[in-house]
Amino acid sequence: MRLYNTMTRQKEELVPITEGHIGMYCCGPTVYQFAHIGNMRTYIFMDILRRAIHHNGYTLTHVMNITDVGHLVSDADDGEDKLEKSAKSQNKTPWEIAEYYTGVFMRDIAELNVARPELTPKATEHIPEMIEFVRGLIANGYGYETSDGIYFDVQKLPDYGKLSRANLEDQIAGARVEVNLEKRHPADFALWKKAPPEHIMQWESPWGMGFPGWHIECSVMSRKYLGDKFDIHTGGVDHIPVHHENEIAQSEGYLGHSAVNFWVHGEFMMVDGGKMSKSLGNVYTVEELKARGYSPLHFRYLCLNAHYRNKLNFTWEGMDAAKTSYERLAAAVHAHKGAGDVGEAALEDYKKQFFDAVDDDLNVPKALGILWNMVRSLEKSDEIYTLALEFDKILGLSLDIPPSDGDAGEIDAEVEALIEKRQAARKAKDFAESDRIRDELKAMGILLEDTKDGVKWKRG
RNA sequence: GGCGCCAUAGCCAAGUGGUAAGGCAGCGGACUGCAAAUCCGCGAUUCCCCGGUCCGAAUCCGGGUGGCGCCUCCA
Repeated sequence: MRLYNTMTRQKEELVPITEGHIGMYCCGPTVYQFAHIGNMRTYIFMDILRRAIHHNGYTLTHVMNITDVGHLVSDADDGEDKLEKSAKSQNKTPWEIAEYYTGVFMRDIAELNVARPELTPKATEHIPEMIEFVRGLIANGYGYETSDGIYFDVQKLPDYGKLSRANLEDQIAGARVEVNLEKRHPADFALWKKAPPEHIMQWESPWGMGFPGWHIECSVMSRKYLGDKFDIHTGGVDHIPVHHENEIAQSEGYLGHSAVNFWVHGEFMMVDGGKMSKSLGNVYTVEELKARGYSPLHFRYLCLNAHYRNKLNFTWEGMDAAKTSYERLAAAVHAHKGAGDVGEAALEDYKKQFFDAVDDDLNVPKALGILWNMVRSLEKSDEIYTLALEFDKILGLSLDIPPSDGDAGEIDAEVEALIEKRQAARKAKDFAESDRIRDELKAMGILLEDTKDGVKWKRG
């Protein structure tokens, strides 16, 4: 399969470092508040990549960090710890906050059919390794101490900025970061911070009590679980200029060589044409989607309809379209179940087209189109059903679950009585009355369908 | 000021040199007492604009215009 490598800015054939096996690290959540649907888009992308790797016959070790020690709130060198801020406002310890939001996150991704990575290490459980890593960087001449921490000396690394192709000198002019006079260069970043006494999360270190900088956990945990060189590193595009650039600097400064073969980044989700972010506060969560009558899989479908490297503009209109499409697709797939075989040679062709699309830098929108063509253009066949489920191993849309008939679920006596009454009116050809009752039920959120097998209803 | 992405029907969205996938919405028909649901049929002579290369361009090159992102925590 081919993947777009941000480092080289082109699609490249994925050739595993170890034959038959892929090591992948994905930047995970900072667990101090609810993850929003923009975050979820990235994890859905990560999940599709997982599935494609498996389909190509590789075994996979997938690591996703849980950041349970705060990144700082304002900028690189100062500010309040996010976890601590959240903890204070909720009167809980940072550990309680982290545990709670980790649980919510895991439940959310499970509902989105995002498989849990093999390893989900926590930053706070790797403090000794981080300290050791920082010591190694200092020993290699890349770290220096100031009054408030240990910093990475970016000027020691000639190709610093290569991932984002940023020019250090050009960046300085427009930089909005406050000048820290003790730093040797404005782009130098903290590896370890010395903690003020009121900082709740702090650990002993050779430099006194403190806590890790923002980027060190990824360098440390990816190396610990995947080795000095691994295949794929993913994350959101926002991480390209700072987080991943610094991670590269750390890993290369420590190891003396690059640690990652493929850098793969997922684009952002926008809301109503603009940016969605925690700091702007215009965020939605999976919970809110559910409250509005959409299932997590409706959202997954929405994400699958756009390529991971393109921005996806989230609107409620788009959400409606995704819901309708998803329900119809599931029904269309299911309509093939149990039908006689057609022995179509065309099936092989669909199969090839589908997986070719997936293997071409995860072109899932195209693959989805191929699935639609298949379920709609051929006569009914159980073979199509079986093949659709094979496609679903990539898509993860639970297409094997039969669409609900509507008739299931609780119904109260009042509604039941109205339906009976309407049936009686219809029988008596009092259509004015029967239509009136139908409208009344509609206002109550009950939609009726008169089928050959009698009246059916569903909530709408 | 620097770096980068994008621009395809009402909306979402594939397509990266060979003559415009797919979905949603809409319209027409079937079905229905009428609807709903479902099924069948229909939509871009054209891909933001202007030039250029080529037998041939939505796709490549040059120049515009417009939108967005990053350079500050952020998926």
